[in-house]
Amino acid sequence: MTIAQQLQAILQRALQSLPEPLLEGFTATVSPAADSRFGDYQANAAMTLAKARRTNPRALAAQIVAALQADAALEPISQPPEIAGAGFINFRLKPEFLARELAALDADPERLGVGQPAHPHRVVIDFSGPNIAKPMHVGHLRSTIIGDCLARVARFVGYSVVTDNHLGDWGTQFGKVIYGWKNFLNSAGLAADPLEELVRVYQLASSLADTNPSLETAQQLADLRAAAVDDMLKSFHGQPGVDAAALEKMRVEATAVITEADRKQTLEIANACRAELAKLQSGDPENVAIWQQCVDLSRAGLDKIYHRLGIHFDYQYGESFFNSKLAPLVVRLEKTGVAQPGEERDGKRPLVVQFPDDPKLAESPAMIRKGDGAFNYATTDIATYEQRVNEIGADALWYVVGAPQSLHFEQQNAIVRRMGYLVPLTHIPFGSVLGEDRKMLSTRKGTGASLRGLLDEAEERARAIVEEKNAGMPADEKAEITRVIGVGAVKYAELSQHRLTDYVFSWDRMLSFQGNTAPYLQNAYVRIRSIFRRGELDPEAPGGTAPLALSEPAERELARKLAQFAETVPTVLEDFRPNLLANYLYELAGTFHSFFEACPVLKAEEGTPRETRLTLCRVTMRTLRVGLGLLGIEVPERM
RNA sequence: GCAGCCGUAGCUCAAUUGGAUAGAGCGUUGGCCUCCGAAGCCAAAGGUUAUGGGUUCGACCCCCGUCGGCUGCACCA
Repeated sequence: MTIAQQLQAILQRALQSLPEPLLEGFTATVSPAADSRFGDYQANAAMTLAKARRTNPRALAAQIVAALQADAALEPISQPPEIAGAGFINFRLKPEFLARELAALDADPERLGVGQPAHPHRVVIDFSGPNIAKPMHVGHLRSTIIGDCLARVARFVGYSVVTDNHLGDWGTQFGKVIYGWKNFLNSAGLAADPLEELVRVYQLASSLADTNPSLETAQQLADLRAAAVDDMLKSFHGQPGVDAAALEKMRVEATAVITEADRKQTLEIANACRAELAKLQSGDPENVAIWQQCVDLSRAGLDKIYHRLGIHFDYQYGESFFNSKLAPLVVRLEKTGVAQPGEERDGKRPLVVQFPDDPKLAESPAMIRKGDGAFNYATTDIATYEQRVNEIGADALWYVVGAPQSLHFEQQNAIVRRMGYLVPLTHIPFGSVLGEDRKMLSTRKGTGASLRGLLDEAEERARAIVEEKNAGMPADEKAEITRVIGVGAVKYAELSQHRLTDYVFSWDRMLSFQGNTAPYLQNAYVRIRSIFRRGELDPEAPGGTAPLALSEPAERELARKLAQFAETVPTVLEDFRPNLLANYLYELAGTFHSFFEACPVLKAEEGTPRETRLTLCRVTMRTLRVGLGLLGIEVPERM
């Protein structure tokens, strides 16, 4: 039980012993004090209750404190509680109690006080979801890293977690992919780097076919195409191995004089892409074979990235997996009256689900079959929901998907409820990664730095620093450390901020190694490992037999911080906020660094003083390792 | 037009969901390596939390208005 929980239980008993009955459903909460001047923990119950009863909060607080002191369980934990301000009740922990808590954490190396619920729910977490044939760029990091972190935390606190990467391996873009494949494929490029080549032909076809039927003149097309090509090329600038002169040549060629004939050709290419798509959807063997090859290549490339990031999926059902389930699903929706014909256009009627009784969705029906009979992603997602609930046995579904799609998920929720399903579907939205122009990055146009380039650059910067600090290190260890630091920095940059915040992508932001960054946390860990190495002690061995005692303020602060780990971890899932854990670990590392400066460990007096400091180091080390592990970040032995 | 998200130090972000004097990093200024790793520590400066009202013991947080930014709204996923 955490310290906060222990105090809470005592407080709850005290409140129940008061003459007046408690409010319906009121549970007392005890939280860490905002400021150490006010002690270690605080309770605001007196003010909350006094407000409801219209009585004096300080007088009520005095009553509560009297009841608290009558409880023998409080005496070993805290000094007599104090009343302050408007009616705060402050607890100051006894040093002996904190020392006992520290010993308990030392004896619990795997979980460090974090409990597990008795009856775990099965939750399916949907995250990452890259589109095959589109490059994974820095914008995909958010879903991938946040989703992976939530999966780790959920598993740690006892959920039965199933991770599912809902790959975008079907849909309109394959018309362009197949057209590009048939017309522009460079076999040498395919052999050298299949994924790059696949992306190249897709983007080329996409920019050539990117036209608007209402386009009147060749000049309009020229402008449009120039903008598309510019965007595409911009994303390559500054990336390793890119020749600026070659880029300029490409730009000039692509935006050269555009004639009326070109305009006609663009329309033809767009039509040709649509034709390739239709052939794929009707099962044309050649196109299906190309599609399959693209999917295989792409998945192999993605697996490399996921391996590098240390991310694992239990399933990777792509959208194509659900193709055969869509037609029967839609028939069912139509028969049960969930879906109705929508507005007619060009003589064709789509099938939609209306939500007349929902004020938010009344104006926003969801389309589940297009006028031409094809299905769209709302349909696929319903089929996916059914599979997860009926076959995987999910009790909860978490979707880590960008905030712009919140309407889609509200519609999904409304649809499955109407179908009679009870399992909730939770959208966990996050903010957008913006380009320099403050607009969202777009994969279709190819804007935005590639994820692989980002990781390469991260490792490169880490390597430069490791070379400087640890030149003599063996090459294989150096390679491993630069990976751990580089990937860690990128992940931490994402996880340490509130997930709804939009931000402009910047190399320096993602790759800073100072201040509130992963390397700062890793450095605290490395320093502790170094202490044990210096002292020729086994950092994983159980502590000595000397009793522990916290005498220095820095020791006390660190012990207090360590005890908060178990209070922090569960809060991550309350509102899906990895940054709460990241912030905690940052504070822990800072508290440790202060302790490290103030309190020599190996040179401390033998017996209780040295044993206490070694224990603080050992528990900090494990808390950093386990905590960073929950963020999906590894720790190096040296750096 | 309807709906959603957002506006906090020069810059980038926090703030335990209504609690005490709004905190960090970067940058700026000044200290700290004969001492377990300086990717570090200690300290200073920096704020009318976009803005105007309201609710109450108490508001960055809740309610209403205004200004500004982003996003979504039927045949892309």
